[in-house]
Amino acid sequence: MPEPEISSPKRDHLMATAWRLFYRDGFRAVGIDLILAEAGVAKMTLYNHFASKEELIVALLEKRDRELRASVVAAVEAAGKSPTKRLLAVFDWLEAWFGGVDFNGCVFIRALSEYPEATHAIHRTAWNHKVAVKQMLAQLCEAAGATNPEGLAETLSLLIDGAIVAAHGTRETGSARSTRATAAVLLKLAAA
Amino acid sequence: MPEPEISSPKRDHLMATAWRLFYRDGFRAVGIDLILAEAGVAKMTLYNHFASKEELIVALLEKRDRELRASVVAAVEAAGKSPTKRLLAVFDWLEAWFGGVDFNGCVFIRALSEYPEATHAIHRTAWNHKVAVKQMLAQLCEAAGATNPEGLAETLSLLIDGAIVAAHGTRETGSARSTRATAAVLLKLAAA
DNA sequence: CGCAAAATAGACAGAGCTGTCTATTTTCTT
DNA sequence: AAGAAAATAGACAGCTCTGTCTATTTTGCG
Repeated sequence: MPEPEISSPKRDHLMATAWRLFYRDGFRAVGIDLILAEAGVAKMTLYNHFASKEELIVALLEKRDRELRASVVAAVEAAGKSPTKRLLAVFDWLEAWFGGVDFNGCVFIRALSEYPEATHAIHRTAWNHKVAVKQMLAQLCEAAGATNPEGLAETLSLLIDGAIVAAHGTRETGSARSTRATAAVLLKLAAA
Repeated sequence: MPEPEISSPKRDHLMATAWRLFYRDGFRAVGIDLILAEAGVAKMTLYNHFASKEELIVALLEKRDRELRASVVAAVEAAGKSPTKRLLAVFDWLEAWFGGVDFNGCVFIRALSEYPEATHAIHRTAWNHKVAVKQMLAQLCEAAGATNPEGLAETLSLLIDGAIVAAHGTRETGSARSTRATAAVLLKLAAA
């Protein structure tokens, strides 16, 4: 019996295809028939691994959350030991993300948007990611000597989400750079 | 012959009902049949006024853009003559908006999310609103003596969009207050 | 090699979607 | 009041949606 947590080749392929199509066109815009056709997989294969389309989406968001945060952590580690450089590495990571050919906004903001109800499982899963990112930022802010790391992390979180929306609207990376500059100013103020 | 720009009672009622349902549940989640049933209007009435569901959505976004900006302008005017107070009035307006019982995120961010393709008419219409708001902010920043009003307006725009996303995720108004405080700090720095 | 158990394919059901068509009613002008 | 023009109602077409069911194939193990 395939437990949801166990990975299988078919399941992984299905999730990769679903991710690509959902991220490109949106959750409600993409039907499972299209995903199955593109993945070359049968319908019952999907429903043996996931109870519903909604559970598939939740699983995809959780996977993307893990991978995105791991990617940011790797970029921070690669930035060296300076706490300031480590925090600002997040914004360099952002700029690289915005400039990628496949960038199409933040899947979590888009999930919040498509499932706007607060109690919806997809909505809650998407917001959980934002909370986790803010906690990660708070640790970096604390290491950088901010007097109020939680407060600074909150502000940086807002800036980042705004920058993502702007990058999605303009298809340019400029918002990452201006956000980086603002973050540097705020950090200097907060550490003083 | 009813030209699209001319308002008629039926058309207005249709748009009000469509707005309520789209904003509550999302554009793709709401079918026109539901809108027509709730509005008590026939299908051809809709298609005589709008060529398609897409055009209806565009018209709704343009209407919301006009009304939202007019509302912000009114709040700014009511704030008096002090340029700083006028700029910060925008953030008080935000806090009141977030606290409203019907608040369900920013319809323009949600439209960008549901129609993620850059060339889509709905996507472009939604982004046009964000550009217009930024221009409004730039005027307020200039009046407040900012040395780089465009740059400050860009940063405040990002903060505002981030605050809206956070308010949608948490259903709390706190992001408006923290954004207001950050804006005050940045304005003081920029005017020095 | 043979058998049992899991995975799979593809048809199917029932509902919902956008947009069209025609007959009827309402409205406006003379 | 009469006739012309516009607005409307409701059925309809064709497609797509999610999720189910059953028959078949594949896989794993003794």
